[in-house]
Amino acid sequence: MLLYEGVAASCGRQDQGWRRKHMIVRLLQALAMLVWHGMGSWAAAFKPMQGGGSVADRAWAGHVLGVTWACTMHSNVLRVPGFIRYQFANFVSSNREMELSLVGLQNAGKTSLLNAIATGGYSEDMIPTVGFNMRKVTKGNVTIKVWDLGGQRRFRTMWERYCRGVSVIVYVVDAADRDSIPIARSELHDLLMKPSLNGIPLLVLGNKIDKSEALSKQALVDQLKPCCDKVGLKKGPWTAEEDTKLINFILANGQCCWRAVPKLAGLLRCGKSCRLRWTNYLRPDLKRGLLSEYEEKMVIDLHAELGNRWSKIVSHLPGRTDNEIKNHWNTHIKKKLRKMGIDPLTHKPIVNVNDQSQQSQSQKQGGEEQSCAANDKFEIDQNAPTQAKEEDSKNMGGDGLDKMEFLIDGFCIDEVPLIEPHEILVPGVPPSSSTSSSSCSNSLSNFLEELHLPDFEWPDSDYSNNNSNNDSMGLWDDDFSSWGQESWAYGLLLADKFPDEK
DNA sequence: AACGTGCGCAACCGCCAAATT
DNA sequence: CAATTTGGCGGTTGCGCACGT
Repeated sequence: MLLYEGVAASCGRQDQGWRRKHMIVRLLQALAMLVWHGMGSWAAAFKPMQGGGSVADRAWAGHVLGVTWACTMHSNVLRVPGFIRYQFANFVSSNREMELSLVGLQNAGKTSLLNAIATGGYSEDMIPTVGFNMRKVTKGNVTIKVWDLGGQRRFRTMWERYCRGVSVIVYVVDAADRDSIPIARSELHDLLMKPSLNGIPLLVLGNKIDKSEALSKQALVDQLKPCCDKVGLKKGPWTAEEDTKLINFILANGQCCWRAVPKLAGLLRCGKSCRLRWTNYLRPDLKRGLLSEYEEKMVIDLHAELGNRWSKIVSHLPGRTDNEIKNHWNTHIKKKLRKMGIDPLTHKPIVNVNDQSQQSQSQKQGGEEQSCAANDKFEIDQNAPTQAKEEDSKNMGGDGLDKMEFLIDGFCIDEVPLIEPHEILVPGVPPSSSTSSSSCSNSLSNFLEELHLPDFEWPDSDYSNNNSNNDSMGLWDDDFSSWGQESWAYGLLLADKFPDEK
C-alpha cells in the first residue's frame, strides 16, 4: 500500500510557499508515474484526478503490480481548487526531464525503490550501495535521472554534492528500524541546513510500513518533522555574523518575543540563546572590561549580604551582567578573599592555615553541602525585607562599604587590571575599545561603534514600520509561526517495499 | 616540540515562577 | 482555573589559551 501523507511547509513568503507547493506536486506527479507505472497509460493513471469536486477529499484506488494502493492528498498541497488538475494535465501532455536524488540511511530501501522505478522488479537480496548508483528512467514523455546515494556513514558527506541542482530530493527512512530513526532525523536535518540545497523540494519516504514493528504514520512524522525547536539549531560560540544579525534585528524591531527572534532574524539559534547573547554581550548599555576596585567592593559587600543571588547583586551595578559578576566572583574574588584569609562563603576570617586547608579540602569533597549550608545561613540572615537591603546597598558609603575597606586594603590589585573611571562607559555610549579577550567581541565593539548607538531610540511596538529589509509581509504577523523554519518544501510519503511481491 | 594541566569565561542546562492563553 | 509559554536565575560545562614539565 502506498499512502501519501504530505505536508508542504514553506518559507515565510507566501508566494514562495506556493511555488514550492507546486514543486511538491510536481514531485508527486513524477513519483506517482514511476511507482504506478503499471497503469496502462499516464492518462489512465491520472484519470481519477480529472473529475470535478473537491480534490482534497478524493482518494484514488487502483492496482499496481497486483498491489492495492491508495493515495490521499493533503489539503495543504491541494488548497487551490482546480490547480491540481491543471498541473497533471500539463505534466502529462508535455516532455519533461527531471533529476531526483535518493538519500537515506543504509538499508532504508533506496536501491529497491530505484529498481522498482526502473524495472518494476524487487529482490530481497540487495547489496548495500557503495558510493552511488545512477539510472535514467524514461516513461512516456518523462525522463527522470535518479541518483541512488549510499547510505553508510562514509558516503553521507557526498549527499549534498549529489543533491545540488536536482529537481527533487527523496529521503528514504526505514520506518521499521526504530533505533535508526534518531540518526535518520539528524542526517535529514543536517541536509536541510545545507544552504546549497535551499529551495529544493524534499520528500520523506517512510518505507517498510508493512512490517509489524514499523512506526505509525503519525509517530514517524513526529519523530522526523522539523517541528522541534532544538533540531538543527546551532550551539556554541556566537560568530560576528550572528551578532550582527541579532543586533540589526533588535535595533530594527526592538525586543519582542524571543522565541520568534531567531526565525525572523535568520539565526539558527534558540530564542533563549539569543536572549542571553543580547542580555550578556550585545546590549548597548553594557560596560566592557574588568570590574573596577569600587565595583569589586560592591560585589563583595553585596555577596556578604545576599549570597549567590547574582541578579540581585548585579542590579546595583549598572552595565554589568549577572553572568559576568558570577564568573568574576568564581575566578578572581574568591581566590583573593582566600588569600586574605577570608572565607568567601561566610565572609568571616579563616582562623588558621590548617583550618583553611581543611576547609578547602572539605569544599572539594563536599562542596555542595557546604554551599547549601552557607546559603541556608544567608537565608537565615536575610530576614530583613529585600527593599531595605537594596536601599542599604544604594548607600554604598554606609556601613557595608566601611566594613569592606579593611578587606580591600589587603587586595593584590595588580593581579587584576582595573579600569579607570574614565574608561567606564556611560550606559548608552558605545565602547571606544574592548578589553575582551575574544575576537568576536572585538569585532562587535567596532560594529557597535559604527552603529552610533547613543542616538538610538528603542521602539515600543510599531515594529512593522522598521522592516525595511524585509518584504511587505509584517514580521510580527500572527501567522508567521505557521510557516516552516527553513525555506523547504517538506513532504512525507509512507510506503511498504517497492513494489510488494504479492 | 609535545604533552599535560589549570584557568578564565562564554554559553548552556535545568529548574522555577510569572505571564499568557 | 488549568495548561502552556516565556523569561529569569543559579549552577555547570566545555573550549581555547597560557603555562609548566
